[in-house]
Amino acid sequence: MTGNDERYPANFISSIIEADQQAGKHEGKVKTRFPPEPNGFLHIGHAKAICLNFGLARDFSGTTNLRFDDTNPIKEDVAFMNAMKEDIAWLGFVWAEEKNASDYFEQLFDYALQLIADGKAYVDSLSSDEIRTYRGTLTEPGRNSPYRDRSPAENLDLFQRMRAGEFPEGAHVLRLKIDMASGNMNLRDPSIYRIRHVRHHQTGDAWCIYPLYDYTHCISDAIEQITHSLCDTGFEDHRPLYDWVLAQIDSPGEPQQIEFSRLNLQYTVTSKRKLKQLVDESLVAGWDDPRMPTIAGMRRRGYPPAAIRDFCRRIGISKSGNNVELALLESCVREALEPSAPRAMAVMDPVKLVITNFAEDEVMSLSVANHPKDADMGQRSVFLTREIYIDRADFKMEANRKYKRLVLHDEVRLRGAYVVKAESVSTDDAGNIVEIQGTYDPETLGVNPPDRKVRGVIHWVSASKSSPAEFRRFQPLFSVANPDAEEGDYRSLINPQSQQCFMGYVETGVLEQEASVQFQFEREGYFVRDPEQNPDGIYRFNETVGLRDSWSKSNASS
RNA sequence: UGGGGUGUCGCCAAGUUGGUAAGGCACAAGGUUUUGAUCCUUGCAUUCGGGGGUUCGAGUCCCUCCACCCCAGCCA
Repeated sequence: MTGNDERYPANFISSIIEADQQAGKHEGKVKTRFPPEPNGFLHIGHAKAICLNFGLARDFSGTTNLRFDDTNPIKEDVAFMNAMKEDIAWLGFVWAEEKNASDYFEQLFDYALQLIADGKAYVDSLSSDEIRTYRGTLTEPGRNSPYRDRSPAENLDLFQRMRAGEFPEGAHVLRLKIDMASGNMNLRDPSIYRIRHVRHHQTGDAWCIYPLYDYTHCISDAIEQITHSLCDTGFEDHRPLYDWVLAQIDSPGEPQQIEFSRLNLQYTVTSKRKLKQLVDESLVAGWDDPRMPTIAGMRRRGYPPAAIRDFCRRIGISKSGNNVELALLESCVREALEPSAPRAMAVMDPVKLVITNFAEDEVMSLSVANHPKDADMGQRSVFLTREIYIDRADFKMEANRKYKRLVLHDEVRLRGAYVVKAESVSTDDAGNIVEIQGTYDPETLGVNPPDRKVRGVIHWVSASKSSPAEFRRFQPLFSVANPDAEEGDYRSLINPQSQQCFMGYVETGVLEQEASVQFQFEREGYFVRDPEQNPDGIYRFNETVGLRDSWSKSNASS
């Protein structure tokens, strides 16, 4: 599961790097960076960027820095930094250096001074509204600010005083002097410093002016000697600005920005604003709610980090718009879990089955394999008693031969145990089945009856020798494939059935295992114990992903 | 004629210098199976957004048209 297996398949970025190495660019070195803004939790979209940056660096014997893009203290918090570090480490990546854009505030300021001295930046005193007006529109050129021709000396004085805290927020802004008529809006004298009298989580009260992204990012990359600066296609038309800035200063490096398309996963939203809103408005239980596409959520849900890495590799890297199906992610999760998850039985919607020819107080211990294909995973004891539970969905009063479960007056195999026959049922006043009575065939342990064919195999659990448990099963948080494309409030698209709780029973041995063990509850799916117990102190299991189910699928379509 | 992008199978996505369409997921059909799971086998684009052109030959070159996405934060 490591090494070459995880190498990135060929993509246009690896081609660029390969060509660069062959050409001897950067002396053949490769250095990338993952630059999140610490204003929320990392999600599956970030995972794609993380795997790409760290994966490509690894593939080409390079390194990757973690750099918090903390230029906007109003939105950011150290708590998010810590959560992000935990998530990246959990995903299995090790960064060469941990940096903050704020580490470079002093250097960034010096470069700005030089830009001003060179007549390439000026202090604008227009209000933000006026700046917007002067900027023009997509089809009409902008106009020069009346402050555009201030002398370098005046600009220098004003900028120093901005830093000194002499002006209120919004009074001035430092702008690059490029081209107000450019078809590229980013080149119409972009602002690079604004006044914010707020405390910064890293620099405290040292600054009251903060640099903006376009100015900060390229220089930070250059300072860190980043060779390939990967970002999403939303920044494509920022590249001329990225290059412009580095061309004007005495740049300590020559990073190349390369854009790739961000991930769009069906049935989920990955906008930071929306994820934050889901959390803030308690539409989900938190950033790590198992239904959230956050790394923390997927971890709690039981997704193995290797599965997420595999997914990021399989979706590939390109610049085209995409709309990845959930089935691919789930397939990766199943593939990672199938060989390693010990099997066990759990009944989530129990109905009692009384085996009338089984002794009242007998407890029969049966040895069952923990994995059907891996004997090294050993055996466990499962206890059979006169009263057991089976799933309501596994019994019918009558059914055709395609139904491979228990039917009244017919037989079915109890997994790892005997063949049982349903003889009668008891119902309540409303006609609901409250108990099934049946008999078992003592000749069928480990062998099939020679004269007849049993319908199939169902899972079960002893009524007295099992433990109560809560099971949380999940469906996509949103009920439509592309919640972002829908009109109206995306919150109205939340699937009310996205989380369903069941009270049932599980083999007691399961509770004796460490909480981190991921089980496959046979015929149901992969589950992992939640860090929290339910209000009654009962263990809760989260469904990581269900088993592939070709039966209900073909049934639903016919 | 604002600027920048993207269009290869239902969903992703490979396709060096033009040489006659990888792979994965999904799906379908068989086989194995005390999980309707797993596993195995097989099938699944005469066609690369459309139309022209160059060429012995084009997804790859040229022209043209069409569709969709991003940009007017003192957010990143």
